[in-house]
Amino acid sequence: MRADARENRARVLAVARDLFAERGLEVPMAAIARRAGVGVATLYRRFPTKESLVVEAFSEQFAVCQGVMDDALQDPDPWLGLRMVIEKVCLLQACDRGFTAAFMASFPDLHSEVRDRTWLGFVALVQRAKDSGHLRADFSPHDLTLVLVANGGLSSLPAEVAVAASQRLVAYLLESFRAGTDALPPPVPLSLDLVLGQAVPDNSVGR
Amino acid sequence: MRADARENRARVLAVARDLFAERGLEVPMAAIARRAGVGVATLYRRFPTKESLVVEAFSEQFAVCQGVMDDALQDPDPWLGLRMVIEKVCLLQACDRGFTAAFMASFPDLHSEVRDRTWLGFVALVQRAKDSGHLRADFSPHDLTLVLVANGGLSSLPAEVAVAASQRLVAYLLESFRAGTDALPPPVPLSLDLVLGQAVPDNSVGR
DNA sequence: TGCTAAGTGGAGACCCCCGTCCGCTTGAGG
DNA sequence: CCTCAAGCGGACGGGGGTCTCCACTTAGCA
Repeated sequence: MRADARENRARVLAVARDLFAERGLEVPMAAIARRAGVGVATLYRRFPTKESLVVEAFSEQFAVCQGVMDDALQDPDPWLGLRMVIEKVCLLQACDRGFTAAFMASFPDLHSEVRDRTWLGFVALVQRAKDSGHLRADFSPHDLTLVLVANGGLSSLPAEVAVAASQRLVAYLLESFRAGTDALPPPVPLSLDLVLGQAVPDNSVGR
Repeated sequence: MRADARENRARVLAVARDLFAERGLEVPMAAIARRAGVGVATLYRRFPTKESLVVEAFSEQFAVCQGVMDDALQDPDPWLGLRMVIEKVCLLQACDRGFTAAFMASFPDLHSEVRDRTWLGFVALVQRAKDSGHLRADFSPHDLTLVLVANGGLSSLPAEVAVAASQRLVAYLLESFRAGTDALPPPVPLSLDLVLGQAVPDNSVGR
């Protein structure tokens, strides 16, 4: 790959990251190209589809997520680990308008091995936190998804308040998650697979 | 207005309500027309813009909202009233994919008198609930917006789980809202006006 | 310095959506 | 039954999105 091409590719990625964070995934490819000072074709030569650009642009953030989970698993205090996972991932979500959508969009593509390993790790963390007596007994690992989806809804807020709103929401929720509170309705079996398998029927208007 | 025209209008409205609830506001006008068995022009003769159709289709739900708030204000137990407001409005949101967006879109048009009256009523309800000792002292009326926006995020879930997820989320949150729990970071001044005034800059690609 | 393959950008094909226009159809009063 | 305004539907204009094609430019090696 030629030197100038490599530089262009890097600039495109940086611009894409910025714009996705600022405006969400619906930012047009042409806008990214213009801001990066290249033509649309250059984008499409390096990233065959918009989705591939999205995945590449967010791969760093996904790695951070992975790291957060690993750290949490190694924390001797499982309750603290759990709190950290929720707080940090929600903060990532709140700071980056495109993060949730990118996460959802690329989740099926993430190597299922990685994905399953992470999920099982979280399940174990939840169990340890319950055993330690700090996490309420009827907390379900699926509640992580619940928190993520709810917190993702905040990305419709203007950036100035999104972070503060997310922090307050998470604080409220974490307080409920602590042991010693009353019983809840049964947990929702809310796997990410379910979230992703949304039917989008009958979009073919021409029939 | 001719009899057949009135019938068509009613059918369009019914179909629109169904489709908006099922798929959200981004359902095309053509799809509504097709399902209602009419042409696109018929839609636009009765409803000059898509937005006007949305507002009309959801006016019933908005009235329900208003009623919920009124009921809550008249409940002798302010904490119960507060719970009811949150639970019922969140349920409406969870059952209807288009509700949140329609609410946001039509909010500026709602006569500001109605809007202010409702808001002030809620603020009063919050104060009474605090005075009764059931609601935590650092709860902010703006937290209602926080709950609504977070709960609105759940509408990205498939319909089968959205309601259950919403109920669990609300149950968690209400538990935190009860008096006697620890202090939280300061409340977010999260008015609906702020939510609505989202900048959508630089969308004019042609420059 | 000259050659060539890699790289480039913009025009445009294709699709989807909102909203309009216009020639045809039909309800219903006389 | 006849008339005609009210009603109708589909074609179409305009705009914005993704992605492709192709004639031109340039980096970098000999």
